[in-house]
Amino acid sequence: MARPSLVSDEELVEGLAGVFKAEGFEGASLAALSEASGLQRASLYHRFPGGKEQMAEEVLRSTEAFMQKHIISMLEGDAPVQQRVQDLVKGLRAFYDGGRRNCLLNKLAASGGKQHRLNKQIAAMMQRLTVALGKLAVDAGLKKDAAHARAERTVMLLEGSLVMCRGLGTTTPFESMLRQLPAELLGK
Amino acid sequence: MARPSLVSDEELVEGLAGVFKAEGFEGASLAALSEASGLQRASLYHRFPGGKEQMAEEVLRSTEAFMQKHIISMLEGDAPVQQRVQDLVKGLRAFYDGGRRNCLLNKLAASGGKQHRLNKQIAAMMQRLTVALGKLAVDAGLKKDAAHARAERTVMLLEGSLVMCRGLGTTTPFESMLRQLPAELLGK
DNA sequence: GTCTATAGGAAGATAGAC
DNA sequence: GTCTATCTTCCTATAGAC
Repeated sequence: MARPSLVSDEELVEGLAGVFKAEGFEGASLAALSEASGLQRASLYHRFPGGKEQMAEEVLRSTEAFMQKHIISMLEGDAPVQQRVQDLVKGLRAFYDGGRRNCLLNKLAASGGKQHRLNKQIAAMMQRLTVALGKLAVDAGLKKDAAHARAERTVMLLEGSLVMCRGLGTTTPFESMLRQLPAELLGK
Repeated sequence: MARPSLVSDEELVEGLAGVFKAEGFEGASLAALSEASGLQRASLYHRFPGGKEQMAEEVLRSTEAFMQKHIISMLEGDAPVQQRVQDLVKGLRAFYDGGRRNCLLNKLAASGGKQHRLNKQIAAMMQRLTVALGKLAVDAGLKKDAAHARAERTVMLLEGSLVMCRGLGTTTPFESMLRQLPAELLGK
């Protein structure tokens, strides 16, 4: 059952992810996806018969798995609260390359009624992250409602800081957000 | 010098703005822009010889003027601080249609080196808003540095809440953000 | 100033050889 | 499984009549 591919599934999806994050769904041309992945258009269609939409789905799925493995499970783990917050900050800084990378969820979220599948995945990921952050806040001693509010605001700050980085052309908002994150999430 | 146009400049730019906010720059097709503005493609090119990029520029310019007139000048005015914050909340709710509309700055901000002009405009608008918010925080008694930090975080929350609304398919994050805004901006 | 018609190219997607 | 070559559709942009 082995599939001796010239480009591993990991490399492939990672390349595609970079394009989707940088260009968004509409902006990600097959030419760019082909170049970034190292495969010709036709080869991409062989692996993703559903075309660009399936590519985006797989990229989301892969990102979700990464988030689950490196962020969510850590947040819901039983390490000391302070340790988990520090790991979160480190993890986010690495994942978003210090504010230089866009958030995939922002760039793939569509306004219109199209891309039902993608929107469902995106909503699920946002909710999962919020819940996990809330869990940490609860472990830090906050009441359920307050913890949820903190978690929601933390996601807002994360997404918003990345929007500001793109808009202003600097990474300072992201770093500023990371500095404030522990106090924001756990109370001040 | 009068130009008896069938579609006023205001209506025109407003129609275009709606498409750019909903679809982003790449996603905004000339067909959609034509339909939303009530003008045929060729007529759009008559008014905007620079094509789609010029349309986006004019939309940004118009939005900037609106922001200046309805938000910035109000924030920098001399009404009581509490009054200004309330006006801000009302203004934002109207402008973003309660969280149903995207932020133009987010949807038009490009990652790559393209669209120099647009990126400059976007950066200027974000900075101007941040500065005006900071002014209000200073008037509320905060020190300059603290006020700037509050202002920056307020913009993050605004942008981030809209991203969450799009991702989750609800407007609750936006409303939640508006409720917390006065305390967030002026201190708690 | 607006339109119909169309040029010219890039987009997403497929066919078939290797 | 990957490629080159191609199809079709949609896109941006222009030409020229009214």
